[in-house]
Amino acid sequence: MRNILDRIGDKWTMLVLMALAVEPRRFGMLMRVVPDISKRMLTQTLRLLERDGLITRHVFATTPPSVEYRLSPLGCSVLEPLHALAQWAEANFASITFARARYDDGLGRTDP
Amino acid sequence: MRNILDRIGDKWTMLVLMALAVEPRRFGMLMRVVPDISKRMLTQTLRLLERDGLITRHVFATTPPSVEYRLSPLGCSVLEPLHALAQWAEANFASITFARARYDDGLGRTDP
DNA sequence: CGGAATCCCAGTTGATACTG
DNA sequence: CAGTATCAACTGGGATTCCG
Repeated sequence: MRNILDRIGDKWTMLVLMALAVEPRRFGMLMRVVPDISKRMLTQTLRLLERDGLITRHVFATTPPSVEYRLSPLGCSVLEPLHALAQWAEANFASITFARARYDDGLGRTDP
Repeated sequence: MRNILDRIGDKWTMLVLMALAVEPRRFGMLMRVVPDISKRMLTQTLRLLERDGLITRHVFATTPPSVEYRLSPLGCSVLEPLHALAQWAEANFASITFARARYDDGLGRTDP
């Protein structure tokens, strides 16, 4: 079970899942949409997600070849808890930023 | 915002938060409860959580000294989305394990 | 275009020892 | 007990290169 959360909690996994939540996307498009991900990491992330059955891979024998990735039903089902977390992060962004700033000013230990 | 999710998605953060969700705990107790965490990593994780205002640190001037950590209101509020994710992981553990096994047997690409 | 293989550095982590 | 300090080891991931 730790394995599963580790995969979801991975640096890129959430971002890729979010990107695929919008619509199915091709490899190159994912590269453009997910900020700062390298080709290597994108490939790896996609493989692991495919392995876990969260996404499916569809090859089109065009020239040049194109590969489309889309969320499986299982992949869709994880979006709910994921969005809940993202919403929490957004809602508490200010509080956390403030807490960090205060802590970094050395005032963390003095009770407010 | 990526910063926040990165912190939550960290390997140990979730486990520590879950452990503190049960009840406030002292350092040594956390070491025992969180599997395989090293003293070093526990210290670091606690510092970062304290910095973000998710937990509070209470020192008791006993001999030997004891330090108790507990969730702040902000820390409590993150438990809901976190549990949602944990529940998802538990509910789909079997499916994912099965998907992995099939993929590792080289049957991942042949449509079912 | 999509992806595999190789190289290689930088940052993370674990072990160990020391302190208040 | 609850850390801090130091160093070695490991690993992730970027850059690069090549292939179908």
